[in-house]
Amino acid sequence: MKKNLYQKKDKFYVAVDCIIFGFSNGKLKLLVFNRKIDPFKGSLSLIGSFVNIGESVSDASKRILEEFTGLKNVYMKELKTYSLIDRDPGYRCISIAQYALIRIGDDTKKIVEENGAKWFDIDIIPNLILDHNQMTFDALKRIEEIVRYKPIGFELLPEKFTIPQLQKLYEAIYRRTLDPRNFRKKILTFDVIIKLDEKDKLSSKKGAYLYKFDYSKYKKLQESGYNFEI
Amino acid sequence: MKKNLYQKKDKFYVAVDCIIFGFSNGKLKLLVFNRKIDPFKGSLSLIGSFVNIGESVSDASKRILEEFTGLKNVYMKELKTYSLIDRDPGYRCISIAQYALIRIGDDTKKIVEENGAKWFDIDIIPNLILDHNQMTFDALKRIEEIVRYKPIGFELLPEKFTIPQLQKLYEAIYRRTLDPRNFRKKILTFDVIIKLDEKDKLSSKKGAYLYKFDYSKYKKLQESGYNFEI
DNA sequence: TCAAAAGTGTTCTCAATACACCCATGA
DNA sequence: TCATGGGTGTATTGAGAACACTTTTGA
Repeated sequence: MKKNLYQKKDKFYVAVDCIIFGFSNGKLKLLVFNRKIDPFKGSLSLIGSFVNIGESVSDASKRILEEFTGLKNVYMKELKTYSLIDRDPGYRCISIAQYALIRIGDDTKKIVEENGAKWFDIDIIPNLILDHNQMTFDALKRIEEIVRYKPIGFELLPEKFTIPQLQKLYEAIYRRTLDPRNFRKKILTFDVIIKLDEKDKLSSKKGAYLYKFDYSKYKKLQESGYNFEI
Repeated sequence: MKKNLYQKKDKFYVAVDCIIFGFSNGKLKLLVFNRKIDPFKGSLSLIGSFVNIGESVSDASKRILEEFTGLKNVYMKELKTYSLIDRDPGYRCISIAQYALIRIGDDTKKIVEENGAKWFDIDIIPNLILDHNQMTFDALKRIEEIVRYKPIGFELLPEKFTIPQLQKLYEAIYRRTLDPRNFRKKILTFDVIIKLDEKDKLSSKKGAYLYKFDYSKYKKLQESGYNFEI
């Protein structure tokens, strides 16, 4: 590192906290763990820790998520910075919150549990340390906003899913019920899901057709955006 | 400050950089100034400096904007964090970029000039230091996105403005021309601007009616969002 | 009188909404 | 055979898009 030209300036601990959402049994879930260091050892917390000097914030969040949960290759987005001077009694510290939507597969479930993390239903989130409840609230609001103009679901649903499942995901985010005929029509007009020749019979006797996302179209839609008021 | 529980962790200089946009003569403008400290003394830069230990990031950005430009009460929003390890040769330093849209009034113009800052047309932005061109690009993209679902203009236009002026603002952001009949119709359906009994004759012989924003409706629309694809 | 910008209306298409019944099947 | 969830169609309404001419007035 070169000569320090900023010697008289203040320095900060910089943390990241990860707000990880999943979807299972028709419910949005938040990933939470038991904090293992003081202050607040033993309390419930988002997955978070400090950024090292030799890494970017986004590298740090990947490293930390993996350290705490075993989850790899999760693509997180920056939510915002939390920097109130009294936010952390441990020491003056800012946190750059990151959020992600992930698929809760069998592998994920196992990894997460082995590492002592837990999924909580988003409408019964327990008290978390510091400003972590605020972060969760802000992340949920962000997702609600984004869903209005970008498709969602690919990251949260299993590879093969049914239209009623996808509808339940939207209902969980919108927090209201949707008309199944209109929902189906709308989703299909985007031409972003592909009908498969299999049925899922877990939730009904008749069975529902499985679909998968057309990933390249999905990605394009995410970039270009659209309007999804339903 | 209490006992430091995080002693073994790394600390960072934390900066803010402000991406300030204005609108005049039918063009979007960016506020830029001549950096007065090393490294890069004398080069063009966004308005930015270091966060002090006793203030939040948003307080810091207000303070810094005022110190460098004299502008008070500018409401900035967080864009994102820039934290690549080599981004600043001065020292390891992360920057939390903030952006704002402001009205370039006579007062603003004077204050800004007295403080040595300058407005640049956004399609002829000069080379700025560090990652400041990237920040500007990202901020512009953010604004383009936001305009699609929230109203814009109140912060950028003079208190009284004409519909053709507002249209030019949208055209500057969308980077394309819009149909004047459709634009007028759409804006009026939002019921967010109020027609005044005066005309502005600066840009035509016939003169164009002046309007002002209905601020409370404007704010509500900004919160609730809508769809503005035109 | 004419150039330059402001202002206005209609048609067409398509998406959003509301709404009710039949289908397939395992228990 | 019946309860359960899956799947389908239509009519109405409103918004988006395309498009051309008249008005005003200062130079």
